[in-house]
Amino acid sequence: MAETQTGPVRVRIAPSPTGPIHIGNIHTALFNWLFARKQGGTFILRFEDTDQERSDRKWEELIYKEMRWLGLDWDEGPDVGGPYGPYRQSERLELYQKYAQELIDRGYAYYCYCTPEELEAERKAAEKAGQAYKYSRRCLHLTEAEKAQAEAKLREQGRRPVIRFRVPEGQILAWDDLIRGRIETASDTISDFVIMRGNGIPLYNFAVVVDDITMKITHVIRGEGHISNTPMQLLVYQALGAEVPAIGHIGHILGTDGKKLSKRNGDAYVGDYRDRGFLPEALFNFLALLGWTPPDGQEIQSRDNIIRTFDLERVGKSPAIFDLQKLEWMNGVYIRMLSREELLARCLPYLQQAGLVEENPSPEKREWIGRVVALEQERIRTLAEIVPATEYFFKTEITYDPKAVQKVLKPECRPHLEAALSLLEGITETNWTTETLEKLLDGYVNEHGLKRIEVFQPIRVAVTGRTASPPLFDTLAVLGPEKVRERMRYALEHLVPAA
RNA sequence: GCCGCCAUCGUCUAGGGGCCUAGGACAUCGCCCUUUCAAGGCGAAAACACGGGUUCGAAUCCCGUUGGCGGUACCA
Repeated sequence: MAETQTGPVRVRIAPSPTGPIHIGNIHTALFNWLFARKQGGTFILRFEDTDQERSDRKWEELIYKEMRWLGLDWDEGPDVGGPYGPYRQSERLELYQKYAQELIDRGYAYYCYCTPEELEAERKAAEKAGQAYKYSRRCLHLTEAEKAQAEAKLREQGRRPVIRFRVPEGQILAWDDLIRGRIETASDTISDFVIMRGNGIPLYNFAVVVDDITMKITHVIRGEGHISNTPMQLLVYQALGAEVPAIGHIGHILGTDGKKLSKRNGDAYVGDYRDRGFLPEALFNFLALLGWTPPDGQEIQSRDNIIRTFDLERVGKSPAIFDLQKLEWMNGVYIRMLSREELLARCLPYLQQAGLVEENPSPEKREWIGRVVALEQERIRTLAEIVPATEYFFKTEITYDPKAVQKVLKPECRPHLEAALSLLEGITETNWTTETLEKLLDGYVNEHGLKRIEVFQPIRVAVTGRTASPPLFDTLAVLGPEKVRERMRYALEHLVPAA
């Protein structure tokens, strides 16, 4: 395998700007990017926007945004330019036309005047006969006169002929796949495929090859779905007399049902993960581990380390199911590694969007929010979880979990709550710290020979509305005397049944 | 139908003929820590799809079967 590649590595990712970028595409982009960065090569972004109906500049912008968010930067592309532009297929139309004409002139391609109806009929007939469909080639053998007549007829319908590639017979089309080894296909199984539409827009299998040749792509790394396209592309390289780049196909990423990832079986788009509070560094790490194993086997890998050790040799060939639970775990690990200031900065947008925090909090308020989120740092797995986890710090009126109230705020806790309240009322604002609080309440517990949980749990429920929270004294300390006392009074008045 | 790709614990995977009584991670379960929840520590359960070969020896090589996926477009 591995044709001796001389010169710098040039790889590309070529999404169609027809929607948000799919996780599978970003995974492929990541592997290309890693390969380029590891090899000191060039990573190119190109848009395959020949589907004029669905392509839109707004999707291009979104693709830029998602790629940047994940930290995948490109060296050449529609926005930054480069020596082999333009980087949008819609701006390269003359190029494809030129190459198509060349193929016709040299007998590698021919005009086809068949209508969709005629082709459909051929297809149906083949199916009925239990045969694999292949185009009949009736347009290949037309005389000049017949061609003129056919074209005239087509024009009447406002149509123009398409250009088909003439697939040679009896050839074995083969390449040494970078990650699967040798793959062969008989050219006889391939039908003469259309390379240009009547309107002058190229088709995928032709356009990619022209682009890859002219952009001097050295390595094509793409999803396994393209394996069956490769033989046709090989034919185009051959006809154009161009050198075939190294080609490798990585496995797809699947949803939990083993099907292509979609809204039905998980989130399919990069933006979904950002919105749900996944950190780009976590998603990057996780995605890298889908299909690739670091040599040291460690799961948590820094970006630099991944680049340094990335190797196509360690990329597997089977498809991988996207395991959200593992991503969540990994995201939790990354959240715990954040500094307090970073954590705050990352959580703030979620709190603001939820209406818990104002647009521009004062420095003092910011500092306080920092203390709030720090309490949840080792408890949340995604940034979005910070909202439900810390709600009660921000709201004036909190929601009490009925089950918690019923289970914990029983008549027998009343005396403890009352005693605790009066103790807390004796603390001055400046003395309201974790240490003081702990000393005071622990003192009460010991004095009366109680178990800590008997006193602490009722306070927790009274003050947070729930049975689970960060350590009680930290929670009380951050909550502040006012909210704590008020909620305890409220609980005593409305929630704890009389003894 | 035809062509092609893939196949190790539930999931991601290590493994490239003897080092495998098949290793790690997530998830699960148990124990410890503990004011709750987490985090952390320790431990358990859990896989080579099946059938033939090749070989002294196969998870590893070959063939077949089964299953999954992809293609079979004037989509990309």
